[in-house]
Amino acid sequence: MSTRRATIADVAREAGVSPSTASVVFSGKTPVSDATRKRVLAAASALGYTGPDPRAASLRLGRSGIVGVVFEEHLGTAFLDPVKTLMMDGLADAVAPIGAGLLLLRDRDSWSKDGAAPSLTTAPLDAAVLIGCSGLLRESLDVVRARGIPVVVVEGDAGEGIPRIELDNREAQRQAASHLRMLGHTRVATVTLSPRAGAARGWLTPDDENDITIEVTRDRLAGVRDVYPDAPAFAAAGSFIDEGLAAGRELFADPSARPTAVIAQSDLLAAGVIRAAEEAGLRIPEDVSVTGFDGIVVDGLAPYELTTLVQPATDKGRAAGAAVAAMIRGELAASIRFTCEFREGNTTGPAPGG
Amino acid sequence: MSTRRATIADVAREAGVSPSTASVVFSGKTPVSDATRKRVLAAASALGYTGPDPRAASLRLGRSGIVGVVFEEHLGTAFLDPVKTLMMDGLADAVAPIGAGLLLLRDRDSWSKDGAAPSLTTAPLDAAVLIGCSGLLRESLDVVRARGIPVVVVEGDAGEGIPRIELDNREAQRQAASHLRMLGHTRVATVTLSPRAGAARGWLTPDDENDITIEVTRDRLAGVRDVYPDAPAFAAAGSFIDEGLAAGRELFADPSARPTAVIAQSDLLAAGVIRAAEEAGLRIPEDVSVTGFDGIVVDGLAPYELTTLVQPATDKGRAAGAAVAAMIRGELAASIRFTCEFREGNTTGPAPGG
DNA sequence: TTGTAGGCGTTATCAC
DNA sequence: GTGATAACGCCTACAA
Repeated sequence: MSTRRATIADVAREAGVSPSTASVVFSGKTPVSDATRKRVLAAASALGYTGPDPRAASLRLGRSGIVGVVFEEHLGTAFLDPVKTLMMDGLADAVAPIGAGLLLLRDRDSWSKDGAAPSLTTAPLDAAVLIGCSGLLRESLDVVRARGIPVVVVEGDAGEGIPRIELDNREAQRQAASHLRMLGHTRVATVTLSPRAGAARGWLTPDDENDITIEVTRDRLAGVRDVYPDAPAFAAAGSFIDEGLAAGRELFADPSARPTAVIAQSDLLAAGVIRAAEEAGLRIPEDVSVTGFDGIVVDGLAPYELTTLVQPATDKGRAAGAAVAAMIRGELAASIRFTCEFREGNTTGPAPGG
Repeated sequence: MSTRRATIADVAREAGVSPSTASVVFSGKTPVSDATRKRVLAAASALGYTGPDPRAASLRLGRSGIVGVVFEEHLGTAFLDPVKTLMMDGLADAVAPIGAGLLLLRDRDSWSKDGAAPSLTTAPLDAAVLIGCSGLLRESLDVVRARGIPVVVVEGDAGEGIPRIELDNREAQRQAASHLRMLGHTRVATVTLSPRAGAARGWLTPDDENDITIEVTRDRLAGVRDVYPDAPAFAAAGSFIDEGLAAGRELFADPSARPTAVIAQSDLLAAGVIRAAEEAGLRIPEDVSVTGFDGIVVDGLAPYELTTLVQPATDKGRAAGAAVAAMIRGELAASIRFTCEFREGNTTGPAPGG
């Protein structure tokens, strides 16, 4: 049957009231007599009316209840990262009270020429959260701002007047380095996250270091440099255990130049480095100390407990959500800088022979 | 400045054309003279008009370009599972061509009484994809159907006339079991996924087995039972390496009753079982064979390559997306049953002493 | 190729 | 407590 779905007008007619009254029964904005309400509800269920059409409501109200979350990678890749995953949780929590849901948007191919792409340009968004730090971010930002949509940036360079949610990456990483120095380590190496989008795995030359476009990587490395200006740095191609493993193999390849401590820029990388150390017959922490970053639970790493910097990933998401919620209400939101907490585990110890 | 945003009417006026002409310039549905187009575009950029308001367009067109994806857990938990993550990727791919994006929806607390929840009831959805297998699914299903929204169910019991995307879980798992039998194993144990929402870890009694509400768990167990009717079964509380580790410890606790092969219902569980075996000083596959399920890349499991059933996770997502797309176009979509592929790795071998 | 007119389904406002 | 009215911003027959 191609009989069109019932509208609130149909319900009103059936119930013998005006459309506005019927509307009010559903929105609850204005008191309605019990008798009327009952009649309207009865009519609604008789006609199979399940509530106002969200599309029409959103046009009328000027709000869709949808917050866009923009990733710069394939969704699958994004969610491989436990930190992002936790952030999403916080974000979902924080926007729930304002009745909003999260719309997943990909950065790349937002400009596919056939215009079919579901994108920042065409989605009915109340606000947007941009995650990451690439150059594409800039572009996305322009689109959103042109549309006049409130936007918050997490871990990226936002520019004038856009609330950011960030971390004290440099200071935090410096703590880990200081910890190692206090333990007497002098031969220290660091394993960094990707220095720039699409970069391959490999040693970082000083020149490379001046050319790091990903903020997180740059800041954490700076924290290491504050304490160990000359520590060799090896860049991984992503935050995975297997990347850490590959990096660790490089680090431990030459027994004579072997570091006694490794500062990894993420817990997953650290887990890989630990595996590489085991492979090389090194004991943790007797022969090699390893620190991570993030404070996530690395599935399968037991019995080790990483010495790491615990970042408030969920809170970051929640803050982003709260900022977005505030902006939707017309208030202005401030940038927030979160602090990591140093947590000592059993993967760091005194420098051997120290 | 509270000056209202420019509309297409403003642009038309500014360009000295009619609204419909301006509209056509943006939609491209009808040829427009170059001169006119240029004038309209100029007017648009002069007024800061960035294109049709998606809210209004969606009311008019009856489509919002949004597909809801309903999870029954916290988003963070959902994305911890690589299989779900891959599915999301496939889903995103498949709905992109119809210009749709994915709206994340949580099943729980969709009924919070303050009506603020962003939910199946209030989101402007063109279609919905339900994932999982809980009782809540039933409820969600009713909501969606009442709204007359096309819906597809992945790995769950849908009921009359709703397209499902499923796997040949039982047959596939039976293959793994047969493989082990062919290798001469007789003392076999299995580690299952959660038998029911919220269940704790522990041995499954025959009674328990009759009371498994989660379909995947039940079907895969049935596959084992087809070959090993009496193999002891231990239920994990989720698909994590650490759960597999805990299960493995139970399995290997008593040296006299130790199995020579373990059939795990997921790769992550299998990885944990392998760790437990290593802990117990057992060699893989010389002392113990282990099989997994899913065929994902387990980060950090190298050098082992699991003997496992490879499920087409991305394709599942793509199929769900395609089904949804078809239904949106008004066609009807059929249920699809995917087949897993048995892949032999280096974690299974002949029964010791066999 | 361009313009005119009507309506998509709702809800805020303001009278009654 | 209830009802009439007027947008919200856009799209698409259809007519010119």
